[in-house]
Amino acid sequence: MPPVTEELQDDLPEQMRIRREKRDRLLEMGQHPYPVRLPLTHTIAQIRAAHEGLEPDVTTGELVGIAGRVIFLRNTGKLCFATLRAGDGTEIQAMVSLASVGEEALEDFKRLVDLGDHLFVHGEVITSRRGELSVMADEWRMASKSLRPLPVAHKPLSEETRVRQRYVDLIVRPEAREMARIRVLVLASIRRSLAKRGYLEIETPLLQTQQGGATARPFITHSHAFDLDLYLRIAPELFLKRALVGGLERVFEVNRNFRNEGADSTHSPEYVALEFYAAYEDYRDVARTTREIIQAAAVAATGSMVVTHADGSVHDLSGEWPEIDLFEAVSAAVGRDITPATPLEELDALVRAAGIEPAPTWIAGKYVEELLEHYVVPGFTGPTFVMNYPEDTSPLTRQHPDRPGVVEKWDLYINGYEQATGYSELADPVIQRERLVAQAELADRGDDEAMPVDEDFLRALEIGMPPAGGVGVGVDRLLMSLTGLGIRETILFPLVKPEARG
RNA sequence: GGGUCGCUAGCUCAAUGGUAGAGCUGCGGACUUUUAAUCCGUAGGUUCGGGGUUCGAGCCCCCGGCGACCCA
Repeated sequence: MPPVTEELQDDLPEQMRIRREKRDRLLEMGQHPYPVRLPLTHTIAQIRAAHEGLEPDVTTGELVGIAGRVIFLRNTGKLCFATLRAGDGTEIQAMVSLASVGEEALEDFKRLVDLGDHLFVHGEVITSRRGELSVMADEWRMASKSLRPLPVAHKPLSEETRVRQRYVDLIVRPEAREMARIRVLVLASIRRSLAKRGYLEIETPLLQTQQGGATARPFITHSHAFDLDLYLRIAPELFLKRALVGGLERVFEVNRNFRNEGADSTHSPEYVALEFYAAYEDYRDVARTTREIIQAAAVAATGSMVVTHADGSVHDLSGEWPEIDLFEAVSAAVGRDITPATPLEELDALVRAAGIEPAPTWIAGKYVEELLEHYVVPGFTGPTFVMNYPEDTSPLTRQHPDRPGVVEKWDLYINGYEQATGYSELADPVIQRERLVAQAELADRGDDEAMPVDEDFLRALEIGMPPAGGVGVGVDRLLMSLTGLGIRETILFPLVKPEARG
């Protein structure tokens, strides 16, 4: 709780105190600083659209009532200019002159209106002598008085302030507003792409009675009504597969996953994941679909499959994407043949030689994946599918038909990080049970990411799941791939630790 | 989890261990066509918190908080 003294006017910084006094003054004048309703007749966008290309210094005779946030303010004695911006980013200039509103209203305007206020203006649509489309006010009213000064518009906000006070970031930085819109375009594009292919969007539980569908540490919460610990889901996979069993043969879900792990520029504890599953398809079929979804999203968000990042670099997502074989690539990188049968001691030595300290819970497949990340991934120049993963780290995946210890799984890398993963789904309930039991043994040995045996999921598989391919795509990471920004820029309100109070 | 760097006015940043400053913002004044308006004047500080060293700490040391980057 903030100390009570912060609410006392004497302790407020000067600029905040002055704005509060202006709020009080408005009330004294009988003008509400936060009116419920205003006589709006048009949006700023409507006025701009109707009067595009007007000559300088003309009047239209059209009377309008508009509102927007004051983002620039220029007072020149008997004529004041305020640039108003609406929520859609459109802007228009309001002019308040001695001749049009009279001395009292002009003086009040100069005395009471600040940068950041929401302002209502009624008047005639005109253009200024310099050609700026404007509303010449015959009346102005406060629409909402801003009590805190906005940051200076011409200096970039510190990264921490941008994240902590996104509402301010959105006001002063066009790129922040743009990201909010790009996210919507990408999500709409994903849904269009899948709907077009006959996929049904379904919603599965975020609160689960046991974790599953991925290997990660979960957040745990508690239901008082059921007196039961619940897990915020780490993945929707096991429920989407239940839907496949039930005969919903093409399903997808776009929703939040929660992972109780660290946060950095590519990881967020809560993130949006797309998962989709198609009966009678395999991992290669869904890889193609994944590429097409991402390419369509790139076009929807940026207009092109060749995207330009914030740092100016250009990334081509068009065409087919190369596939490399995981074990072949790692073998080539370390200069000796690596297979699922390579002894753990040998892998351990290779990993240590790469300067990586293995964790005690690591199994053979984990070592191979670490070698991939260390030696192979940094060499990728564009989107790349890494094919055919170790079986022991992929407990939900169908085995490769003629390569023991290998499963039909791929990871898609874009810009050096994992963007999506897909596989031919394991449908055999007997093998699935063996894999989950092995996972449970890992959990018993102290691996808090390993998944437990989900008996209801196994019962569903025993009913019979059609052959299927499935994919998970990190949506926040997709936005990163399209814009080159960090994950905290793609998420509107990322988790931040509370600010210290001195 | 480890290391490095940072935290100073509303915002962005300065300041050999020796009187805490600038720009923008704000406030007062001038200006009826401005576009980050301009001009004149002026105010604004718990230097993230706590402890220590010192005649003297924004600066040095210790503990803690928050953040960024790198590593695991």
